[in-house]
Amino acid sequence: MIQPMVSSDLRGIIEKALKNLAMEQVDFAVEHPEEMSHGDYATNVAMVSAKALKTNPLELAEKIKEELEKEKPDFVEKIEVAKPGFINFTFKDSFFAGEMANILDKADEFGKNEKLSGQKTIIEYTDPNPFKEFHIGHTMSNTIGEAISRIIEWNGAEVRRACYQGDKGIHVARAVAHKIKTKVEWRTEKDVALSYSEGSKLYETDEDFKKFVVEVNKKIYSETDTEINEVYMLGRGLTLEYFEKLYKVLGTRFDYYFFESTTGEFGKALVHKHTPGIFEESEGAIVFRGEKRDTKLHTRVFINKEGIPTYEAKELGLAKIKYDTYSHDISIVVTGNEVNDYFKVLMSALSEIFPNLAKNTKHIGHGMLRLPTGKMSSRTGDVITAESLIRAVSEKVKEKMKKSDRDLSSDESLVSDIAVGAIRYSILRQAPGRDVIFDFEKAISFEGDSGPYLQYTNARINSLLEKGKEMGINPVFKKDESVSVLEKILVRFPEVVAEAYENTAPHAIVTYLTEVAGLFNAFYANNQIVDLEKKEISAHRLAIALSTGQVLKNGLSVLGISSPEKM
RNA sequence: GCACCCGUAGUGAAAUGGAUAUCACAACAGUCUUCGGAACUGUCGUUGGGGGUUCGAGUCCCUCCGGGUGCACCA
Repeated sequence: MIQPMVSSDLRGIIEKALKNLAMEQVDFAVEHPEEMSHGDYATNVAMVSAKALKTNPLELAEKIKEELEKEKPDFVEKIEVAKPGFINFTFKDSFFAGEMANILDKADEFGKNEKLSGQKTIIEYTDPNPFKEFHIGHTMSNTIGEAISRIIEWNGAEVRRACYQGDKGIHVARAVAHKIKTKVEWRTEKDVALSYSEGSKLYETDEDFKKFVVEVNKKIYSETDTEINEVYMLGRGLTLEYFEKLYKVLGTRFDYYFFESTTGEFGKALVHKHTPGIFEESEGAIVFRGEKRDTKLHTRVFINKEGIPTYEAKELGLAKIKYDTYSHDISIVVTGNEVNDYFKVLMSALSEIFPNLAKNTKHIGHGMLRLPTGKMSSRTGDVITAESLIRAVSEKVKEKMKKSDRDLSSDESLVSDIAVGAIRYSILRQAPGRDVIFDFEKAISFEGDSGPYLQYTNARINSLLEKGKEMGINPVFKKDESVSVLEKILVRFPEVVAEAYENTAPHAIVTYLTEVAGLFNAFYANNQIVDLEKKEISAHRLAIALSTGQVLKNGLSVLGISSPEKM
């Protein structure tokens, strides 16, 4: 018996009971009671039905309970009615024993389901722009996008990861123009990003420079100027290469890269094809009148008066190019929530050109990573780069490691894995739509609620298992041992994976894993796990430890966080 | 001004309309001759204000207050 089936089993017998009682089917919930002593599952079906029938919910609950008793599944120990009208189900310990064994059977596969089997999803996230810094905002998009990708995979779908990069546009022209005007050398991606920020400042203060940038921008598109082409290719190459290095460190990889230089031309042609019609000319530009479709929408420019496609037109082209590249069922786009409104306009335009694509496209706007001092801006150079953040957290990790008996601080990739785990955790611990106030001190603290706390718990479990091995005690469940809260929670992992998909909620997994780690650490503090005097019970406790480690590892893996053996 | 999002202990967060609102940090008080103290136990303290819907509201509706974001050629 696999967990996610349990709630649907219960749902089934409840529906049948309603039918037998000649009651109407209603929309009821099957959930875990907050207070575990109430039972393992509960349903509010009596309260929902009582509303429609205008009867006493408690009496109705009793009636439904009697009906349920007639077809009580064998894993159910008892069914009870509580206060306002809940019906609580308590399962037999043997059920949990079976589920615990299942964790060890499934091992690395434990938690996966086939709900989305056969479905193809393409997901776009991160989207850093060449010529600019890869800052902590991109880290946020990458972390959330990667976690969602994995959640979808764990729910059975095939996933292709896409990264969309603005390799052309006014931002690029600023950097290129700056290099040409000042003749600075570009050796690394940092020199390029510096040109971008310096060029942006000039762009705002110097009229002549601004005109030059517009010129350069046109030539980047037309590819007619040799010097500009060379500078452009150099900057593009340096930044893209650097991004690849970062993806390795972050533990992410992409199947497809899309560039504005290709989507722009394609999108521009699409817009022209539907002008007039879907689009219209206005003040020399080609625009989409969102407000004519829906009062919540507004007008947006798709092709500017220079004849250059804006982000809107590019994104339109991108939607089609994605489908031509990988014929998906679902397309997900992860971006900052500052573009939420603009994305609605874009979807409205897309729905008129490619209705099917629009229907299957989902936009996830994640919150902003903001500094206590205010908004970051790469135009003013006021940014925290991903690299500097990882470096700072790594330093902190090393300090901590040096205080330990087993000083592993010389293992650079281990240090990096822990640092990245800490960063990813701090992003994923809250609902994706909300802003993360980036408090540096908090982000590099590993106490309590943190990635390293989970990794540490797992590393500690590994040590226990090793010790057990040395002592010749294998992890084996003891029959008829009473079931602990920890075990009951461990067994729920597959439900959490399913829930994380349904609600687009990576944080549901984070919250769950933190609860698991807390329960295990309490268990660890209160029990001698490996005890030569009591081999049978030691074997049982080791089996619980092994299961806990498995769930932690699988959960961290879904989140894109590694689980080091030692740390 | 219009639109969208948000407001939960001192701080950062969690909670498909359900039972006694959960977790961490901070503060305070403890635990350890044991397997990894990045640990464990305890105390303190919370739904912005006002109406409404509901058997039941942090969650839904109205309103006020406060904050964020977007609103024509940036992405």
